[in-house]
This record gives sequence, C-alpha cells and structure tokens, in this order.
Amino acid sequence: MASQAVLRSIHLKSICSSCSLRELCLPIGLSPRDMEALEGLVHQRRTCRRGEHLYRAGVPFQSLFAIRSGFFKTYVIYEDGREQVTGFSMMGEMMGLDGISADTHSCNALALEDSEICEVPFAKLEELSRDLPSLQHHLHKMMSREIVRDHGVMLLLGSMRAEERLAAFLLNLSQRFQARGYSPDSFHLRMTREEIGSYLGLKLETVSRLFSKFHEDGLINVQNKYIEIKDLAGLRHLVGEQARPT
Amino acid sequence: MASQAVLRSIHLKSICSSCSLRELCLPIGLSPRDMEALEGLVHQRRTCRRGEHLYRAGVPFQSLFAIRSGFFKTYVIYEDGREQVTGFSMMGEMMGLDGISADTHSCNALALEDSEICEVPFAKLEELSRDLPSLQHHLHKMMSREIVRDHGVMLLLGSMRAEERLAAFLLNLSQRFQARGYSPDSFHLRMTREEIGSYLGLKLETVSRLFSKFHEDGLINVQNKYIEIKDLAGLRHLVGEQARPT
DNA sequence: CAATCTATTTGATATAGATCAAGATTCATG
DNA sequence: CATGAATCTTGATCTATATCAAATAGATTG
Repeated sequence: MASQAVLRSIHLKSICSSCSLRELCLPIGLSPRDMEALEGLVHQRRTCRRGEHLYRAGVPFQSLFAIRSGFFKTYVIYEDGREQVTGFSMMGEMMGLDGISADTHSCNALALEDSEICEVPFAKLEELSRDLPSLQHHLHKMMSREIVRDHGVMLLLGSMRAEERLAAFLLNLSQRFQARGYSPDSFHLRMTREEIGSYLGLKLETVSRLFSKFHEDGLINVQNKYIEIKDLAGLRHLVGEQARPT
Repeated sequence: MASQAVLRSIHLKSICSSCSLRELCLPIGLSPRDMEALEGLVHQRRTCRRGEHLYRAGVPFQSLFAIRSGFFKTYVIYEDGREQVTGFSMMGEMMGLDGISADTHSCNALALEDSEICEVPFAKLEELSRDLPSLQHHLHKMMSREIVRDHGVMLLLGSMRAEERLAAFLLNLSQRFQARGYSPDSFHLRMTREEIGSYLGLKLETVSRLFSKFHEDGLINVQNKYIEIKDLAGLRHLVGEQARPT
C-alpha cells in the first residue's frame, strides 16, 4: 500500500516532462527548471468516466483541464432547454478557457469516453506565467486559437450547406487524429449522430442520411460509429466548392 | 503649427486616464503609476474612415485595437469567396485577439463608420502585464469573454429560428448601447441588411421581411437603418420561447 | 439637383433540410 | 445471453427560408 502511494507520487511529479502531449500543451523550449515549476502546478491528475461531467455551467471556475486521454463534448444549454454542442475535445487540448471570463464555467463538459485529465489551477498558472514569458505567450496563443476555431464554426454554421458541414467536420477530425499520431483515414466516432447534428446545426436524421450518401458516393465507409475515409480529395472538394449561388 | 503638435502630444499622454471608456478596456483600481505605464504603451491613436480596413486577414499581427469611437464589422472569407461576418464591434471593445494565435490576423476588420482607435502593441502589453497582475487578469478575461460570446453566436446559428436570431441580435445591440450610456430603445444600425444576414446565417431578404414583420407586430419601428424598440418584453419573449418542437 | 448606384422591400416560387413515423441495429444490464 | 433501451436508418411529407424577380427608396457623385 505504502509503496503504491510512493509510486503514484513519483508518477505525478514527472507527468509533464514525460507526457507525450507536452508539445501540445506546453510551450516548446522550456528549461528543465521551468518544467519542474510547471509540474508543481499541475496538482491533480484525475480520471473522468464516460457519461460523467468534468464541469458544468454555473459552477465556480478554478482550473483549466488538459486532456491526457479520452474525448469530451462541450455544450451550452439555453433557458428553454435547447442544447448546442460547442465543440469536441481530444487529448492534448485544453478545456475551460471560457470560465475565466466570469469566474464561472459557462458551458458543460461531458466525457464521451473514459478519460484522463490534468487539472491546472488557473490562479497559479497566471502567477507562474508572470515569471515565464514563454508560458505566458503559450497561454495567450491557446486562448486565441480557441477564438479562431470558433470563427471557423461560425463560418460553417452561417454559410455552409449540410453536406459541406459534415465533410468539414470529418476532415477536421481526421486532421486532428493525424496530428496525434493516429490514422487520419479510419477512426471511431465518439459521439452520436444527434451530437454531431447539434454541433453542425442539423437534425440527426440529416446527419445519418448524409453519412449514407457519402458512403454511396464512395467518399467514406461508415459502419455505425466506425468511419473510413476513402476519398480525402473528394471530401475536400465538397467543402468550398458547393457554395449556394448567393 | 508647433502648438498643435504640443497639444496633440499632451492629449496622447493622457488618453487612458481621461478616457470615458477606461472601465471597459482597463482593469479597475489601477494605481496612477500603473496607469501611466499603460499609457506609455498605447503608442498610437489613429482614425479609420468608413469603408477602410483596420486590418486584414493574413497580415502580420502586432497590436490589439481598442475602439474609442465608431463601429466595425469583422469577417472571414472562405477560399471560394463566401463571406461570414463574425461580429460587430463598438466603442470600448477590443479587436484583434484572434491574431495572437498565429502571429497573423485571421479575420478582416472594416470600419462601418468613421472611427477612432487606440493601437496597443501586443508584445508590450504582454511585457507590462507580467508586472501588473490586474492587467494580466483583465487581458485573460477579455479573451475569455470573446470565447463565451462566440459560443453564444454558435447557439444562435445552430439552434435558433430566423425570428429568434434577429430578436436576439436587436436585444444584444440594445444592451450594448445602454451599457455605453446611449438609449437602449432607439439607435441607428451601422450595417446593411446583408451584413446582418451574414452574421445571423440568413439572406438579406429574410432579414428585411422579419424587420417588416416585427414592425407590423408592434415590436419595433423600423425606418431604414433607424430602429426603435417598442416592446422589449415582446422581443425577449420571442427569443427562447419559440424552440422548434425538436 | 439630376443621374446613377446601392440598399431595401415585397411578391411568387422552389427547395434543403425538418418533421413524423416505423423498423432495424447496437448497446447496456441483470 | 437475453431483454429492454438507445441509437441509427430510411421513407414520406411538410415548411421555413432561400431564390428569383421587379419595383421603390436612399445615398453618392459629377
């Protein structure tokens, strides 16, 4: 028992420097000293089981969460109960940036599969980033990247047709899996058709029909949640080439 | 001539502490000393005439821009030329946060009326915010607020009906004018029906028809770009009460 | 201030995607 | 591994909003 506790503490101490995601969540070129300071900051490594909320809208904001493994959806709920999925997050991505604004989480984060996350107390991160310019700048870039990403979703929702939206969605997933060393051509969707639909501003039936159509057209293979991209160029061509004749 | 230059330099020196927008773009409770440091940083106050771009997507990112007066739209253009308006900005708001992500502006900012802006070199702002925790936190809140705002637009685009979108848009404008000491009940729209439509994911004809409908229903008066809100509660009721029977 | 250009309104019609419905498949649980 | 609950697929139909079109109003310019 005692040895287990020791092992865990050793493990905790070294997570950042040995983490395969460090180039995603940490600034490059951090000195060993700085790395150590940062590791002291990540005070908790937790798991979050499928179906559990990592945080909910309205609860006090304390920490950011770096995803070590697993998959999440974030969503907002409007007064009348409408749910809008605002994003899907995977390993190496940071969640919770929206909470800084009002010291309260403004959206909900739900694990779509068993996940491991690193909790980063934000006050401490701010403090440390005052001493580490590269960390400071990295944080700013992460927040800015989130803004840019959201603008992309606005473009998708505001001016793309259903086909284009789903194609763009698949291409985005493919690209993110690839960046993490997984196959860009075949992957399991972690979310339901309804969740995809919510994200893309479509109904689940429309999403399902489009998957079938893409399959018929030889662009992809679909077998329930398992996707195989057969014609990347074809998907790319679909996005952008089919503007409505405004 | 010489006296003019002196006057301008005096004016420049005191802009922040005397600016009526300081509670919008600066952290509260900044000491006079800190305020002075901040003022040294805002090295340029510029004007931007109606129809001019403040910045364009693709140009190197150097500075944030605080709007002192005027009105802007920001928009992204997709490869095939589709344009999506991502937001409208007015006095006291900060633009350009999206540029931090890739050291390049990712959207275009166009003045919809003659405007005055304060240019804030971002590298210097980062530097100063290392010494001023309240400034640092303020910057983080601004970025986070932008993310939250974008999530709101995603909700609007992804799950609201046309009527609700336009009502939400008018309510948002009204609230922002009020926060700046202007009438929340009557204002001039600075943007065209087409720009509103782009922002809301609707065609300009739909926007026009909805304005007419709101007028007939006694919710607003419209006379071209001049809007009078007659029934705030009615508009509020429209948003959220009309979910599609999903 | 006439001329021209741009923005807006309104009507008629078309259509992409929603809705409704019924099976079929997959998944979770005792 | 059987059984009920989710989830997904597919078809038929409906509707909100787009599209097309034309007239009007407002803004800009020489």
